[in-house]
Amino acid sequence: MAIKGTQTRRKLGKKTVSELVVVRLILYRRILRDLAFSGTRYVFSHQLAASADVTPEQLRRDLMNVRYEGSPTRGYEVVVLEERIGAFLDPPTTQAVALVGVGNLGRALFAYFLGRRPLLQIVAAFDIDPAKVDRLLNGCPSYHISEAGTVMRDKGIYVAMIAVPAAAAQSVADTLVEAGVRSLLNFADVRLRLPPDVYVEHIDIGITLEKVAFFARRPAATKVPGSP
Amino acid sequence: MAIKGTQTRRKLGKKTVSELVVVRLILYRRILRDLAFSGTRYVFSHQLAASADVTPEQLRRDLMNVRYEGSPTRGYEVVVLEERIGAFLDPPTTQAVALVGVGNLGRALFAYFLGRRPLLQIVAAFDIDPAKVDRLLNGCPSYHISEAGTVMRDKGIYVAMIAVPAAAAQSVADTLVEAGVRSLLNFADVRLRLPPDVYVEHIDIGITLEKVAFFARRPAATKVPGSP
DNA sequence: ACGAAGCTGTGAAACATGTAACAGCGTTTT
DNA sequence: AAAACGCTGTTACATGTTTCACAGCTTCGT
Repeated sequence: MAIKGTQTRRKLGKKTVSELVVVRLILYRRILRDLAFSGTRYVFSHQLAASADVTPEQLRRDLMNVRYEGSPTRGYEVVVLEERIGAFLDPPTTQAVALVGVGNLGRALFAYFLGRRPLLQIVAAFDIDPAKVDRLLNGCPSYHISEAGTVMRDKGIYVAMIAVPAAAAQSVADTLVEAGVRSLLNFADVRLRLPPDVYVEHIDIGITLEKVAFFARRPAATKVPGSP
Repeated sequence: MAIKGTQTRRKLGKKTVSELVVVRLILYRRILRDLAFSGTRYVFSHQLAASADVTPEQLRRDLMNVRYEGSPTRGYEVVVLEERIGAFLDPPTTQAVALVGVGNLGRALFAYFLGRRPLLQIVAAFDIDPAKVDRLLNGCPSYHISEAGTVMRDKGIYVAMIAVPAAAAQSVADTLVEAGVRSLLNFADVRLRLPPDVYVEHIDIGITLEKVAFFARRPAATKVPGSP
């Protein structure tokens, strides 16, 4: 299960929130951030919804999970809503992330993190190649994978990204689980087999690209009704 | 819409197939390929389902879309089923793919494609940086983005990957649409606004990682019932 | 001061998806 | 040779998600 559908949920207060809602909230917040940056004070559901490519009804419904009500006349106050979604989504403290695999993709991920995401930080990198180990990459120390247990426990890391070749991914994952990881982001083209209490999300470029190629072919890749 | 849920469908014969099914079929085929490679002749639904992390019922149901029936006693013949899924998924001919943006991520994508995916091939790269243009990258010619229209029409490219900074993504997408692209794989952290007949899939690392971080936090990120 | 307009929040209906249950059929077993 | 088994395909059911529809509120215009 859980290829795309949402089986994983998390309790908050009394209710339970699905993955889809979480993803959309993250997206809304990003848009709100941009709006705030550009000086916008208020925003209506249909505007925000348009930016997120979602219907206004869905946006409003998603926002029910966050405890904030907009005004019928001005809409939502941008910074307040952003803050409110943040309260829902964000960790109480900065969350430490480990990166395993410092190849092309790993470096791209480092580049990605530079500058942004202050709440999530790569604080340790691991690899198997002695040439890439015990150095400083963008200010982040790299270790041999065999040290994962120690390092991760020391630094309190519970989230890791796997960016190694497919053949190595499962064994890396096992090591990480052993080291106490709670959730994983896997870029390797393999379905990882893990204990049920470890959350894993796959970014499978191969599958995604095949999918895109599939829907590129006509006849008729149609968006169903909605969309004006 | 279409953040994760499946709104896009494609007709085949009389029926219509959802994105989720397509994704799973792609996954099944990959597993079948591995099985074939390792010499396995037959496989039962529960075995294949386990590898794909899916229930056997769902697997069987997905396979109804493909026209092939397994034997109650031996299960599915690996190579035949693989071939059958291929007939459903694959383009009649090799599909040409363009890559826009030859930074870290772009290079990682090139590396990814080396060796595999004979049916999908990067046949043109585009960038805006004069230093990266008019060269050969892994045997693939690179052009300035302004030439996209000509090149893509000449080579019959209808699928493109966008691996440029977020700020540039929308304008790149517009250019590609102008050049006749039918579907896009976007790695930039922006929701692209496109005509409804262009299919787009977002690989949004930022959102995905935030999501993973969110579900890493306890209490209780639980997979609902199933999972033994 | 009152009505119209336009937005929000939410209950109820529609839809899509996944899960369970079962009929059918070769093969093996008694 | 008949019964039992274990798997498949498929139909019926349950769950989860999105859309629809409307009541309530706050401002604006007359």
